[in-house]
Amino acid sequence: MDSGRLFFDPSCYGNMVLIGNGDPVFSGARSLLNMEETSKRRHFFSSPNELFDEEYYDEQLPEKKRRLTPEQIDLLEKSFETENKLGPEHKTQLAKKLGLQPRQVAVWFQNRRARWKTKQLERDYDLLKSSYDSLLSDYESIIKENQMLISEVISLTEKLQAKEVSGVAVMVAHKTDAVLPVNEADVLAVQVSAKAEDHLSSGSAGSAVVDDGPQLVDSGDSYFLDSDYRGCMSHIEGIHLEEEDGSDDCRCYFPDAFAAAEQQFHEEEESLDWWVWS
DNA sequence: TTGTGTTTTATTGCCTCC
DNA sequence: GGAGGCAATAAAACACAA
Repeated sequence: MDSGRLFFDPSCYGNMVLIGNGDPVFSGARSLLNMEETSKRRHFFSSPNELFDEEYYDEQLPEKKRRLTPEQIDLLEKSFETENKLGPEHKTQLAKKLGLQPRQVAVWFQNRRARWKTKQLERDYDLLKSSYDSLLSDYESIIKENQMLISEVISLTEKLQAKEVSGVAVMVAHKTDAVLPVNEADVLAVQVSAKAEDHLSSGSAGSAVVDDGPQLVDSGDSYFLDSDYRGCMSHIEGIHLEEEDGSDDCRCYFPDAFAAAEQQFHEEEESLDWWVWS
């Protein structure tokens, strides 16, 4: 950009004027209060050559950028609140009121819109950030809850296995009497299933975990939760204990563990049936 | 006082709309 | 093609710490 043109571009500053003492017309309330001084004004630069004219500098320093007065800014702000874009008439009217060039008013509005846009972006960012923080917090609590539930499943499964071992012992002891220890195992399986279903279907946090997890992932509000969620699940210890398919897709959290446990019961039931009836 | 960062005023060039 | 808007930028004015 050729900034040297800044103060003597006739297209922009042909009407830029100075009052007798060198103050610019837009330099303050004076321009609003003493409009009659217009007669003392003269063009800022009549030609670019004046910029290099030493005599000119001696008697007239080049005009400097001046800030608008609080009064001018106040009126401009009020106008901006009403409408953030200026029609030609409104611009001229406002310029007269303020003692400014219409171009200055237009520039002020343009810059004001740019500032507003920046602020708006900041507000949007803050909003998104707080939303993200809230989601992250929810996500972390869900993960904790999930880990707790998985621990519970593992503990119950271990108890079940212990029961099963003692059941087999009983069965061996009563083999000749054809006692059917499979019933005991079934009862235990039903108890475990009932407990699991209780977690899943009751209004407890447990159901929220199972129901809300995938929603969080699929919500579309976050691009990263899906992979993170799976990644987290894959790191939960013990999750593969009951897996029989050897899969490692990290999707098999505790419902799969129950399924595996139940499958184990059924397999053992079959073997016991075979053992009993043979 | 001075160096430095921020804000404000203004220009330039490009784009869109009528 | 002219008017007006916007993004990028320059530069003056201002704020403030050292």
